[in-house]
Amino acid sequence: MLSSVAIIPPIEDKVYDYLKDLNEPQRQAVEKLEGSVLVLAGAGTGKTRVLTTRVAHILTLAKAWPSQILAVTFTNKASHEMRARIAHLIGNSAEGLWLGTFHALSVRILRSHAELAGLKSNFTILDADDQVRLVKQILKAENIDEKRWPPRLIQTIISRWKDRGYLPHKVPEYELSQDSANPALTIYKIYQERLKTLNAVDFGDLLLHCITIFSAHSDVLKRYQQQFRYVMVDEYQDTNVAQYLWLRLLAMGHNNICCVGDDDQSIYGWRGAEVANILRFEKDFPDAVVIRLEQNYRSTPEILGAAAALIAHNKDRLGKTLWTTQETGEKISLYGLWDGESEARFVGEEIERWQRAKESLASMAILVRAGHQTREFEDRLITLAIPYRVIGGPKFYERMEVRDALAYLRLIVQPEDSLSFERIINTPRRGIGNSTLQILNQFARLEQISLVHATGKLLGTDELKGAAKNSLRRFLTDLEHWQRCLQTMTPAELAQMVLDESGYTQMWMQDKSAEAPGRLENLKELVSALDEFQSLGDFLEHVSLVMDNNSAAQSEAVSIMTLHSAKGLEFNTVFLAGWEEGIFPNARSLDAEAREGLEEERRLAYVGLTRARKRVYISFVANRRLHGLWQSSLPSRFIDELPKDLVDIHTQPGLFARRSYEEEEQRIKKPLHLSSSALSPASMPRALYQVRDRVFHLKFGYGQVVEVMGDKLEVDFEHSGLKKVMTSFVEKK
DNA sequence: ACTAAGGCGCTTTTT
DNA sequence: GCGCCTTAGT
Repeated sequence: MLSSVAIIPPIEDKVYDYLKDLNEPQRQAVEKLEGSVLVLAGAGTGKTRVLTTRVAHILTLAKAWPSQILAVTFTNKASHEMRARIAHLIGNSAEGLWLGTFHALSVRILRSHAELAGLKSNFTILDADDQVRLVKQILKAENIDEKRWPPRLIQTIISRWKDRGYLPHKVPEYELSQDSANPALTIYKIYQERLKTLNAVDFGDLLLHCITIFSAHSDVLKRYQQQFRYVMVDEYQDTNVAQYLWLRLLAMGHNNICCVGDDDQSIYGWRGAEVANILRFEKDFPDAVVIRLEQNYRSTPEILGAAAALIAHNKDRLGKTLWTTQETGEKISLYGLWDGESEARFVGEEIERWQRAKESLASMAILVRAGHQTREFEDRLITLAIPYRVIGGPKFYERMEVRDALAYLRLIVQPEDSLSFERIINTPRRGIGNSTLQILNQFARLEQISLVHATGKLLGTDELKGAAKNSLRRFLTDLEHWQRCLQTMTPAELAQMVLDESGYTQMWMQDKSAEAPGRLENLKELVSALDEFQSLGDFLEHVSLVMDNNSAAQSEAVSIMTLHSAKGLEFNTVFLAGWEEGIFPNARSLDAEAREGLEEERRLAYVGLTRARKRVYISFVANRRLHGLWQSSLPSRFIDELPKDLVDIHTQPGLFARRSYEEEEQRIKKPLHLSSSALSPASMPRALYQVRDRVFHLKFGYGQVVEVMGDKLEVDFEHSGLKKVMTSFVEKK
C-alpha cells in the first residue's frame, strides 16, 4: 500500500524558491509543520497556495513519504486542483499521496476492511435519490403515512444524524422529543438493516463505518495513525461532526494536523456542516497555533470594505480583517428596479456595456440565491444573444437515462442491488407491473434475499403468471449472460451490448419526444466514458463518488449560478441579483433558528461580494413574481449593512428610503416602497381572506389564517408562530 | 398496465 | 408557473 516512489533529491539552490513567493503569514503556515495549526484564510488570500506549498515543503524536506501525507478536501474539484498544483510545484514525486475528498478516502479505507463493517468489498454507494427511494419503500412497508412524513424529510433527518455521528442506537433522546409520533428513528433502524442486505452504503455511512471500524479495531486504527505523519484539511469550516471525528482519529498518531478554512464562508450548515468545528479548534487541539491570512489579492478596497462591514454584523465569528495594497476602485453599484424582468434587462444591458468595453464574458457572473432565479436571466441573455452557462444545473450522471443505464451495470456487478433491479425491471416495458413487483418484494423480504435471487426462486414455483413470468425469465437469462461477459469484454463493449440487448436503446429510438435524441446522445457519451476504465467496478465507483460536473469550460460565456456554487470562484464583474427580504435573506432560513439562519445568509452575501475582483452590482426589485404570484418586496436588510460611502445608489429615493429593517416592520402600515402604489401588480384585486386560508408571507413564510380583522390578518405561521400582518403583505395559496 | 389529469409544494447541494 | 407525484379512470 505504501508508495515505492522515491523522492527526487532537492537541487540545492532551487529548493526554497517556493517560499520566497509567499507573504509572511503564508510562509509561517507552510513552515509550521509540527503540531496543530489552524489557518484562517479569508477570501482571496491564497489558501490553496498555502496548502499545496505545504505538501511540497514536507516532501522537499523529506519529512515524510507521499503515502504518509493525508490531504483532505471537500469536493473532487478541489482535490484535482490541489493534485495538479502540487505536481506543478514538485513534479510527479507527489504520486502516492493520500489526497482526496473525505468520501473518496473513506471508500479506499472501507474497501480494504469491508468485512469489519459487515459488508462485502464490492458494496455499492447509494446517492441521495437511491436513499429516498429506499426510505419510501420502508414507509410503505411500515404503513406510515407518506403525507405526514415525506420520504424526503425522513431521509434528511437520517442524513443529519449521520452527519453528527449518530448510529441508530446513539441518537440522543432530545433529538426525538419534538414529536412523539416521529417515525424517523424506527425507519433509520430498518434503513440500516436494508442497506446491509443490499450490500450498500450511503454517503454518511462511508464516514461512519470507518469511525466504527477504527473504534472497534485498534490495530487497524493504529496502522493508519502511524502511517499518516501529516494531516491537512481544506475548507475546514464545512466539515461536519462525523468528519471531525474521522479526522481526529486519524490525526491522533503523530498529531500533526493543519486545517485551513474561513468561518465567514461557512454556508453549508443546512447540510450538517458545523461552524463550531472551526470556532472550537483551539479547544479541540490544545497546542493549536492560529495563523490568519488577511492580505487579499483579489478585490478592490471598496469591495473588501463593503464585505467587511457586512460580515461584522455576525456574532459567531473568529474575526479577521482583509486588506489589500490595491488602488482605489469602483464603488458598489446599487440598483432598485421595478420587477424581475426589468432587473434582468438591466443586467443584460450592463453586460453588453462591459462587453463593448472589451471585458471578456467569462469574467462576468450573475449570482442568485436560489436555482430558479436563473431563468429570468437566461431568458434575457437568450434574446440578447449573449452566450451564457448555468453552473450547477442538472448533472450528467443525474439524468434519467444515465441513471437507468447505470442501474443495469450496477446490477450486473452486484446482483444484491435490489434498488437497481426495481429501477429497470420494467424499463423498457416488460409487463412487470406493481402487482408482480409486490409479490417479488414480499418474497424477498420474507426470505431475506435480494430481488434477483427471489425472482430466480419464484420462477420455479407457480406464484408468477404467464406474461410476467416469461419476461422475468428472459430478464434473468439476459442478466446471467451479461455477467458471464464481465470477464471477456471491455466495460464499454459490455455496456453497449447491455443497452442494446435489454431494449433500452430501442426504447428511446422509438420515443418521439423532443428529449429522446439528446438522451440517446447521453447514452453514447456514457459508453465512451467507460472506455477509460479497466473494469465496470472501477467505473461505478468513479460515478458514485466523482459526480464531476464535467462542464467543459466553454470559453466566452457569462456564468449564471447560485451563491453556493460560486464559492471558490472569482470574476471581474459580479452581479448580485434579487437582494430582497424573503428571497435574500431567504425566508426559510430565518424561521428555523433565527439568528444562526440569518448569519449563514449573511455569510452567503459575504461570499457573493468577495467573488468580485473589480466591481459589484447589487440589485433588488419592488415587485417579484414568486410561485406564479405577484409579491411586493422590501430591499434586503443586507443592503442597509453596507457602508453608505462605498455604495453608489442608482435608485429613486422612494424605493430605498428606509432606515432599518426593524423600523420598516413597525411602519408596515404605510410602506414607502413603490409597490404600494396603485400601479403595482401587487395591488390588483385581492382575494378576500378567510379563517383557515393558507397564506404566504415574504418574511414569515407559510401559515394559516386564524383571524381576519379588516385589512389585517392574524396568521399562525409554520415556523414563526402567531403574527398580525397586513393583507397586502401576504398572498393566498 | 398504462395514461391523463389534478393537487401540492416550493432554498441552498456535495459526496 | 412549473414540475413532480399520486390518483382515478380506461
